[in-house]
Amino acid sequence: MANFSEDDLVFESAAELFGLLATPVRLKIISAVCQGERNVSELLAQIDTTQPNMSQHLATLYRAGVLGRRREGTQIYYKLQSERVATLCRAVCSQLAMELGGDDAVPATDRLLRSGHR
Amino acid sequence: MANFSEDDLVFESAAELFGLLATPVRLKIISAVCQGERNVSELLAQIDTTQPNMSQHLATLYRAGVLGRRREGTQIYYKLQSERVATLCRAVCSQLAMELGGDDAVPATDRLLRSGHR
DNA sequence: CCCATTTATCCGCGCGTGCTGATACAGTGA
DNA sequence: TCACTGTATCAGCACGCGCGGATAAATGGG
Repeated sequence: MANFSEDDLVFESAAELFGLLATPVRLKIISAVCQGERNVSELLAQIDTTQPNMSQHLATLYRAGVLGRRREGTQIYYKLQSERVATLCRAVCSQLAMELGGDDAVPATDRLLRSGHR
Repeated sequence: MANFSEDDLVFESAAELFGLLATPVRLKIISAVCQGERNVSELLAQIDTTQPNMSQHLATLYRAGVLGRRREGTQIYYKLQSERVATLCRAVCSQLAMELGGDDAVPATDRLLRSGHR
């Protein structure tokens, strides 16, 4: 009863988190940084986007606490700060990789989180 | 080699999926339907939004394959179709519930996916 | 038929946000 | 101090999307 905003807060936070991951570029950034620290140039070489756009996404992820930064000379290295986000991404993306690699006839989002076989 | 769009597809699909879950109302719908079939009126009684808005979100989740529908007289019952999405939501939301219930001093998104310990 | 109920669709609005080009800032070296 | 590289910020734009009000479709009852 009257846990009114109780659950609401949870759903709102979760929505915020999911929103953070709702962009291909940010997912690519996370994926890249998963394998170790990267500076902006390295990320730019690996991910196809403009430098300002990259910087903005990095700032977003940084503000959200997903990434940490470290300065070294003129370059700035980003690293993964939130292991949970990484775990989440890995889980979902690896699932998807399997799905997209194998099947072809599965409708829309049904093939987005297949857990077992078929 | 040249798995160029190979990974891109994965990230794009994942982003799409996360986008589906990036809205509090949709999360509430999923959460409600997790506990069994619900018709629109029941959902409206439980979730604070307008009827058109509800209907739109239901349509979105249906098109994405997350929900299934069944007609019974004038009412339409929605049920969970993608167990993976449910699992994902449960995992994240239960995490968040614990976090938001307990701590208070954890920065922004760091408290969004706490996994273990304390 | 007509009406009531339940759900879906249409329309228009406002806002957030991802994107880009231009520009500013920081650090390094000559 | 100046030039150069690496990164961040700003301004503006375009687009999507969540929303609400009005309205339409579908079903069932009298």
